[in-house]
Amino acid sequence: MGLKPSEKLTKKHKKGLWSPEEDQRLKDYILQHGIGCWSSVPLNAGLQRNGKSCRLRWINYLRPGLKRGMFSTQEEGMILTLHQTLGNKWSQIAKHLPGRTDNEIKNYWHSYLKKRAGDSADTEANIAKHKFAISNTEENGSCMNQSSKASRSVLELLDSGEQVQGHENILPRLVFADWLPNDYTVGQNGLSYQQPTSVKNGFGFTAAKQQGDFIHGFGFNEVASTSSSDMYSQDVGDVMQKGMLDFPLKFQEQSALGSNFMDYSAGDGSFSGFYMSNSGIFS
DNA sequence: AAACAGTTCAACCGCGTCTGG
DNA sequence: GCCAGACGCGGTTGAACTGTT
Repeated sequence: MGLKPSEKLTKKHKKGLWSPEEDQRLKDYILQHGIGCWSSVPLNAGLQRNGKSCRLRWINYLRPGLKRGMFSTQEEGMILTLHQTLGNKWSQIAKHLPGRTDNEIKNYWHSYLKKRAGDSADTEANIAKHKFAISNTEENGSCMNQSSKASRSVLELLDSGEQVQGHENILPRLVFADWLPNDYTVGQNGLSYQQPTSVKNGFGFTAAKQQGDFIHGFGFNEVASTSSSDMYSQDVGDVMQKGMLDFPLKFQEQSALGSNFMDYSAGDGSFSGFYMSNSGIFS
């Protein structure tokens, strides 16, 4: 009695939830080697997973820059609008919502938005209401700065290649959710890695307290004085106030340099010039 | 307190597309 | 042009969590 391909894989590869240790292995590997061939990642990283599973874990959970927590009203509006236009093209929708994954958006749609859209007979009116909610600068001061743009659809603006300021401002701000363990240190030569001397909770820290300590010690308001981070600190500050970040916060500051370069500052120092894409991080 | 129902979300699966040999 | 392997995407599943009775 033969096995289906998937059953063969099942025999060989571990399935189910990822343990913190597996996450750590994958993160360490990607940090040191970047993204190459996913099929070789589990082998090289010492994981008993298939490459597909590693890729998914990285993209949906471990990848730097991911936003976590609730979707904002602006994001909801974007999803509703984009879904109206694009349909179930979750990856396309996700491209317009930096820091959100297609999987996350898809889940959110099925959990919340589909019902809401279905419940309302006047879905169109709802969409219109949400349409470019992101442009409501009066409310949060972080979105569109030209009223002429407000009447245009998100897609029109995105397609036009214009920089949508509101869109820009909902960039994830690279809140590196439990991404850099304490074993990564920032020095004059940039990011360096030390083999962990002890296993903490698998992520290199204990969640709640250290997050609070870190945020406190980070001098958040001081960061706000830098030009590019004015809005950022406000945004994240708002988010923090609303309790939307319920994850260990290790890394707060970013500014986009060009398209993909992030300027990483860690309070007592900074480094820049590592390249990050949806699938990987490269120095 | 226990049982059940409903919800959420991480992960899996299968299929289509891309790419290199 | 064909084929195999890798990748990307959308649909689906099921474990964990939460709320209700």
